[in-house]
Amino acid sequence: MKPKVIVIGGPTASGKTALSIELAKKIDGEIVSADSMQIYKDMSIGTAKPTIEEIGDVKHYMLDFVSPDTRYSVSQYKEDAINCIEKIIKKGKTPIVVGGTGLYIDSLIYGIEYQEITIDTEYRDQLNKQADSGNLQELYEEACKIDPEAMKIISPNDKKRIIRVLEIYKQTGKTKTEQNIESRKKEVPYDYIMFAINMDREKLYERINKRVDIMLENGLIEEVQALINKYDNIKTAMQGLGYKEVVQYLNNELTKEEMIDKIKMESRRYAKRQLTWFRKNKETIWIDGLSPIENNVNEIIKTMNSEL
RNA sequence: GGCUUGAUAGCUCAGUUGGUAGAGCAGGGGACUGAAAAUCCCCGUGUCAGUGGUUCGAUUCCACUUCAAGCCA
Repeated sequence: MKPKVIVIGGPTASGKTALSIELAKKIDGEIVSADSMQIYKDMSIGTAKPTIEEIGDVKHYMLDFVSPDTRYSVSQYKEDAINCIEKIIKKGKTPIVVGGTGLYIDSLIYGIEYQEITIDTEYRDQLNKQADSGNLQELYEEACKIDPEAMKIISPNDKKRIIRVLEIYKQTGKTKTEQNIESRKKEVPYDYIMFAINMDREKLYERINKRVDIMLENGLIEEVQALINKYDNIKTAMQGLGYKEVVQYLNNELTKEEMIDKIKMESRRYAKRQLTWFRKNKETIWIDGLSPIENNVNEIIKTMNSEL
C-alpha cells in the first residue's frame, strides 16, 4: 500500500495555514508548503508566510529557503518537495502538502517527471526580445510547425507558452507534446488525497481585502523597500502579488490608495484563478472554509480513514 | 422660489435623424508541465428615473413629477 499524503489547496486567504497547522497537531503530521512565493527569503508579510507563533512546534518545509534573486521552478520544487515528503514518511509521520500554487501541487500529485536540463536563459532572452519587437506572430508560426498538437490550446498572444514550446524543442529535440507524455509515464509513488478550501465568494473577498490592509499595517511597504535595497535582480520574486504594486507606489506611479486597491483587486483575481485550477481536478474534496477549523480537521481525518 | 443641465449595465459614460441599446472598468467562466502570486482565452437584457401624451411603434419627441449638479434670487 502506498503511503498517504494529504494535500490542502485553496485560494489565498481561505485559511489554509490555520487549518493545516491544526491538522498537523492532531495527527502528528509535518507540513510541506506548495507556494511559489513563500519559498523566498525576506518576503514574509506580502506572501502571508506563517509566523513563528503560528508554526509553533509543527515542522514546516519548503518555506523561506530561496534567495529572491535566484531562479526557481516547478521542476526544482518537485524534487525538493519529494525529498521532504520522503523524509517525513521515514519518520513515520504524515506529510501534509499545503499551498495555493496549483502547478506545484500538480507536479506532485501527478508525479510529473522533469528531464535534467537547465534553462538556456540566453535563448529565452533572445526569444523574448524577438517577441517584444513585434515578431511574436513569427514565433507562433514556428511553434505551430514544431508542435501543432500543443499549439491547439495555446493562443497566438500567449508569449510565455509559445516561447516554451520553442525552448523545449531546441534543448531536448522533443516536442512539448512528446515531453508531456513522457513526463507522466511513471507510477505515482504516494496516495495523495486532495482537499481544497472554498467559501462564499463575497466572504472570501472580504477576507482578502482585510488581509491586504493588515499587510500594510504590518509593514509591507518597508518590507519591499528593504527587499529592493538588499537585492539587485529580483525578477521572479517581483512577480509576487503586492510587491510590484508597492514598487510602483515607491516610484510615484500610483498613489497609496490606488496601490492598495490594486493589490486587493489583483488578489481577488488570483483567488479566482486558483479556484479554477482546483475545480479542474475532479478528485478534489471540497472543504467549507467558513465552518469551524476543528470540524474541518475532523472531516479530513474521517476521509483519510475511510480511504483504505 | 426661478432658470439651466443631467438621470442609460455594479461604476464612468456613448448612442438611438422614433423600430426596445454598447464601450471601458468592475464582475463571472475557462486554459495551464521548467517564469505560475506568472501568462493567456471567452462572456454584456439593462423597468434606457417615474407617469401621462403624440405615434402603427417612444429609451429617443412633448408635458408633468421625482432626484442630482450648477446658476439667479
